[in-house]
Amino acid sequence: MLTQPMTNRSSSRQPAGRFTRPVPSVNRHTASNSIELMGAPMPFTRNTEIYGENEPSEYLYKVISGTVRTYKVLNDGRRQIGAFYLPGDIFGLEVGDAHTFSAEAIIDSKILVIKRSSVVSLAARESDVARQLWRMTASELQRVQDHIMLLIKTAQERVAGFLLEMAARAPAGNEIDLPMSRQDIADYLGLTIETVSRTLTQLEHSAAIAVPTSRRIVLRNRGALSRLNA
Amino acid sequence: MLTQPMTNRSSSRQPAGRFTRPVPSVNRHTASNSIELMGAPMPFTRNTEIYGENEPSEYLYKVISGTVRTYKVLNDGRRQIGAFYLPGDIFGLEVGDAHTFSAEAIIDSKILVIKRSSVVSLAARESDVARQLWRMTASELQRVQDHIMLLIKTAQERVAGFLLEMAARAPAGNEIDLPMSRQDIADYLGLTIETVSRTLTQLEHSAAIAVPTSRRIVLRNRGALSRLNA
DNA sequence: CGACCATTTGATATGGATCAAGCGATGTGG
DNA sequence: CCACATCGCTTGATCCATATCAAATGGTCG
Repeated sequence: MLTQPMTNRSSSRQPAGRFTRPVPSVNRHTASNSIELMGAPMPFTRNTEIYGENEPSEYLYKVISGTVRTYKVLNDGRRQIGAFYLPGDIFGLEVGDAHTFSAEAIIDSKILVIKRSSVVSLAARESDVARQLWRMTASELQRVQDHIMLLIKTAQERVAGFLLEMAARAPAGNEIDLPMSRQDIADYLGLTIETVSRTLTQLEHSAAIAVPTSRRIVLRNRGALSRLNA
Repeated sequence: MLTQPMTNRSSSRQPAGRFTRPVPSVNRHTASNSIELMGAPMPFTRNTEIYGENEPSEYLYKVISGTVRTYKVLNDGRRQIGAFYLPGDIFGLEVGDAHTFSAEAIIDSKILVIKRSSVVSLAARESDVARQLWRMTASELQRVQDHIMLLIKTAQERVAGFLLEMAARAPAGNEIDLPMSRQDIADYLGLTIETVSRTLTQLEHSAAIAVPTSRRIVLRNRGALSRLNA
């Protein structure tokens, strides 16, 4: 009755099992109302889990370097990537006490790990911290809503939208360095790797982009991409 | 190059133009920290706009009776419904100062209209109000993330998921009274009305549901629906 | 009753998935 | 330093779920 899509054929993506989670040493002596100063930096190697779905959300995280993906896997193995987090981005912030997604480092990354309870209790005293927490959740909401608008579009529109999104977040001008695989992009966009690959070559043929190497994209014609972006 | 889907063929859905927005008379004498007590109830008739995308977000709203849809329309007319709000639900709460979606009453509705600034300024003084604002935004985030997981599924799974979602929110047991049209459901699920209709008849034939009238669905076999829900 | 609108049902088309093979880069052991 | 496995990606052929186009049905309201 129901076909089993099994999006993830090469599911050798999560090699590392659970790891021992270290307790970050909070800098208590640094009297500060800035959330970022309350954490300890931690290294995560490529493809290791940072936290799992349904685990207690004791920490929130800020990317110092590297890239992180959050995702959910359905019963039958289909994986949906919720977001990519680049340096400067904060993730893993929940109001409830369990994570709703899993998180993994895509490449070797340095992550600031911040104790949730200390931020929350600080927010109870300092209204600007509370407001910042709210604002962070709201910008996450905004991002997810934009993601929904991507998911109802055609393959070309999704890929174009993805490229523009990455370009907007990346530091440089028209060069994008993709830390994630085609499979990651596909699972983010709700497509298959084949469709992502084909769409990229289409865009290349229409001179909208260039693809010097598979992990590097050059935007040649943003206007054309934006037009595709509906 | 790009096909123009134009999902909304019967786009006579937004008959009413902008309406004069009344200023709610806040009950200032009712000293209360509860957000719900700070507003004034207002009637909205079927298919009238409550607010538009990009309008300043001066108010937030709580459904007393009726149902509301929020949506976005792409350049080419494709409409995505972000959410349906039933009695008791709060919507229109933004941290930024503009609404990111439009909102319309689906049927004649009574809506509590609450001045945003008064809630926000109260939140600056009362940390539990701040926490409630945060929590509301977070539960909205949760809802949108669940919506994304729906949008990557097959038509059967989406419709089954929608029915279970509505059943969980509705008061009664296995009877669902749908206030929204097939077009609304289709635009919520990223499908066409034809596919929604066909899927409902499939589910009826497989004895998972009954459809006594087009706006009324009876869940006959939740297990079957849940299994479809992946 | 008749017009209108929402919904259902049928026939056909198509975008993207699936199945399958090839290709280049990277690494590994002999 | 070279066969050769492996992995990520691309390209090709075919299939299928859902969209599209079209018509029939049914409910609602004047």
